[in-house]
Parts: sequence; C-alpha cells; structure tokens
Amino acid sequence: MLTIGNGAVPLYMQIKELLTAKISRKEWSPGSIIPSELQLAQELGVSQGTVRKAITGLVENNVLTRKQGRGTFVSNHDPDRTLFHFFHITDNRGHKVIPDSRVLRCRRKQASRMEASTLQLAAKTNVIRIERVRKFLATPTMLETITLPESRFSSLGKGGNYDLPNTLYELYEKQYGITIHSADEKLRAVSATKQDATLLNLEVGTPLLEIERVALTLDKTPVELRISRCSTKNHYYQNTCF
Amino acid sequence: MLTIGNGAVPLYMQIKELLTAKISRKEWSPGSIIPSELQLAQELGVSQGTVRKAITGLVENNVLTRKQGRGTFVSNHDPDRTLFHFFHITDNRGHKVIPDSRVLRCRRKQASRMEASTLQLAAKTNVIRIERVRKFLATPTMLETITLPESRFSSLGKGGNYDLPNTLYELYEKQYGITIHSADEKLRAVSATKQDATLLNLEVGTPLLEIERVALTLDKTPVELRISRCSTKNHYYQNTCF
DNA sequence: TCGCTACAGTCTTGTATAAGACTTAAAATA
DNA sequence: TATTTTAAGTCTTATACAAGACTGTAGCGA
Repeated sequence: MLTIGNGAVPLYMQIKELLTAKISRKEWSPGSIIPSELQLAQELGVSQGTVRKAITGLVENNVLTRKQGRGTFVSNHDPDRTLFHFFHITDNRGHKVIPDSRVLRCRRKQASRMEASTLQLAAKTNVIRIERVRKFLATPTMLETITLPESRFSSLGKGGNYDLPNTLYELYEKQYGITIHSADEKLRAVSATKQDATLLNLEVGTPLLEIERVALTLDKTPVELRISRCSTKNHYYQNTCF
Repeated sequence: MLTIGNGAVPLYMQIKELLTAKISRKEWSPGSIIPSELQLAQELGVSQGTVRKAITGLVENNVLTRKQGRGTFVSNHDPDRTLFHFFHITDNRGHKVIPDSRVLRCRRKQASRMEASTLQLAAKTNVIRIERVRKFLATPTMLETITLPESRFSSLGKGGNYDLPNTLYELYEKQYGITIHSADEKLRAVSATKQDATLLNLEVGTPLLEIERVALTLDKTPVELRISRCSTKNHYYQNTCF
C-alpha cells in the first residue's frame, strides 16, 4: 500500500519520486530489472496504468529503460549512451567518435576554491585531479582536467594505476557505485597557453573551445568537475534546440 | 473517419503525422486553438486516449501547447519561448537576458556556396544578409550574420527599414508565416578579426565563441543561417545533457 | 543417446478503448 | 460583481489485445 502523504500531488508523481528514491538509495542497481508494472501496481495499491505513467516519465528522463517483452531496467552507462547523450564533439563530416585517452597526471590535492564550491565540498577537502590528452585518429585534440572528490573515489589512480578507460562514467558506476545522470556545461572561447600548445601541437594563442562540465547524480549531487580545452580545427560542439 | 493507410504504424503515430501536416500546411496557424481531444476523437473515429497520446507527443516536442480548461494550441513564438529554448548565452551569474540589437547592414546578395548548400537553395539564388551587433547592458558582446532566402522574406529590410526587433523568430512567424521549430548549432572557437575587434571593443586575435546555427521549420526546411561570434569574457554558452 | 530445432505457454511491455472524477479557465447568469 | 455553468485538459481506473522475449518440452536426425 502506497503511503500517500500528500493528496495534492498526483499518484503517478508520487510513484516517480518513490522509484527515484529506490534508485538513489541503491536498492535497485544500474542495469538491474525492476518489478513489472503489474507487480508494482499490486504492491502500491494503484492501477497498472498509473504505474505505467510514472515509469514513462522516468523513461523519458533516461532514469529507466524499457525493453518490450523483457521488463524495465535501471539505466546504466555503456559506450553508446555516453556517445549519444554525453558527448557533443563532432568531426567536420558530422560523425561522433569517442577519442582515445592518455593520462598525463593523476594527483591528490586540496581542492581549489572553485573546485570546492563547484563540487559542494568543504574548503581544503582532498580531491583527485586527473589530466589527460585525448586524440582523434592519433591527433591530440582535447586536454581534460577532471576533478573528483577523493572521498568518493578513494582507490582511483592509486599505486600508479593510470590505466583509465576512454569513457569514465561506466568506471564510476561499476567501481564506485556512482551513476552520472546529467551534466551542466558552460562553453567559452579561450586562448591556448604554452602547455596547451605543446600538448596539442598548435600555436600559443590559438583559440580553444573550453567546456566546463559539472556531472551530477540522480539526486543532483555534483561528483565530477571536468574542464576540457578543445581544438576546433577539425571538430565542433554540436547541439540541437527546439 | 481516419484514413488508415498503414496498419503497421500505430494509430497514435498516424495521428501525430496528421496533426503535424495540418500545422505545416498552415491549416492551423500558430497561436490558434485546435479542436478538443473529444472532437478529434470523434472526427477520426478513435478513442480520446489515442488522440491524447498523439497530442502528448507533439506537446513534448513543443509543436503544441496545452492549457488545462482552455484547450490545446499550436505553439507560437514569444519572447519567453525564445529565451528558454533558443537562447543559450548566459551571464557569469547564470542569468539569461535577451540582448539589444543594432543592425549594421542589410543587403541582398547571391548566396555563397556555403549559404546555398546550408539553406538548400540553388546556386546563385538571392539571399538577404543581415549583420547586426548585440549588446548586453550597452556592452557590445555578439556579432551576428543572418542569411535568409529572399524568396521567403521578400519585404524584409526593404526601403531602408532596419527596425528589426531583438528576437526575430516572432517576426518571421507573424510577417512571413514562417515558424521556426528547431535549430542545429555548431560551436567553435575562432580568433577576432579586425572587424570583430572594432565592433566589440576588444583586441584582434581575442578568442571568440562562434555559433553556426541553422534554424528549421517543422518539416525540417532550413530557413535561416545565423553565425554569431560572441565574446565570452562575461558570458558563456550553457547546455544540459542527460 | 545426444544435440538441435520448432512450437507452445507464460510473462512483460506496447497499443487501444472506455469511463468517471477532478481541476482549471472562461463564459453566462443572477 | 459574485456565483454558477460550461468547456476542456488532467488524473485514475479497468480491460483487452498485440508484439516481443524467454523457457520448457517434444520431435527429429545424426
């Protein structure tokens, strides 16, 4: 029986919140199947159609994934989802491909004021800072600085283990139980520094596209700050609005 | 009675196409009310729920707008929609405000190869090319070059009438019957030219965010090419993905 | 006898219908 | 002007069938 605390909120929205809470609390893990509509309807004491409406809303937000004939699953990360939802850099022919990565550095430091503020950490909290260069067809095109709260990613990069995959969100999910649900991005144009120029094989002062991303979990906790600096000689950032 | 030509396509999808066609053909004009769910259900010989599912899909795509107690309307352009859906430049405090505009030039020219290709025009077709500077709080921040097919916007800018509003999509809709439904954008970092520098009060070579936008009607016809070059000293381009 | 294929049954999501109650907004009436 | 009525979307429930996926069983061939 559904514990209805607020009659002013429609049932299907309450069920959405309930299902979201189960996922946030790790009661249902990414990739796992949730009970069927009929089962949930019985457990919650509502009609199947009402459960369906709630699930439809979560499917539209990519929290759940439906497979006809099989069931409904908690969405998880795989390369296709990353490419489709979280990667915007497109080559000049309109193709999206995940670039290769090479870690330059992986250190534990005290968070800068900006990092602490962005990741909602107390001042001087330790963070893990990863710097890597990303290549398309062996051409270095992007530099990334990734900042993670050490407390959430304690083992990452320990023991000189720099063998990080090209896409990190699947790693966060499987190794640390942290599932990225959304990301906010701010794009600016900046000038290539000496370091940029050296690593990306271009001239100091070349305009670069800087993407400042904050990746959030389902309950809106910021868990990753990622600053990318990207050459737009052969690539662009693509977006559609309507 | 709905003319069902293809039994393999669900009814609600067929109704979506039918409603979309009515809008594209201007049978229903922007801002106007469409028949109620119940009425459409009767006319088409299906259940109200099926009509509702079709309409819900179009509402999610911003083609239609529902108002409880009043009815369902063909979406149109107003400043709020432009700001929310089509404008991404945000100041460093996170606020979005539509900038003021001043037209520098408005000319009729033969389309360049890029313009013709992008707007799907025959070579050497005439276009209207508008150049304007946009200011936030009296500070010039963006330069825009807007290219429009002359055949669709024949009277625009004629007679030295440069008094264009800050947001153009409402004008396109009301004066020319052209409703922008979506836009594809490509973002790059470029260097300020001498002209950029003069008009935006910055140094030659300053990195600028270039946004190349193609605005499309509901039936995916490209009707506007807009290239913006924006200083990101006090602003950034904002995007959310999930 | 073992392995492979085909088919039936079951389960789950996807589509469609139908109806009633509720909420919101505008028009009509007192 | 205030209240009532009307119109239309919103929410909820119930039911039925289609389509897809999975499992188990039977039959056939090597």
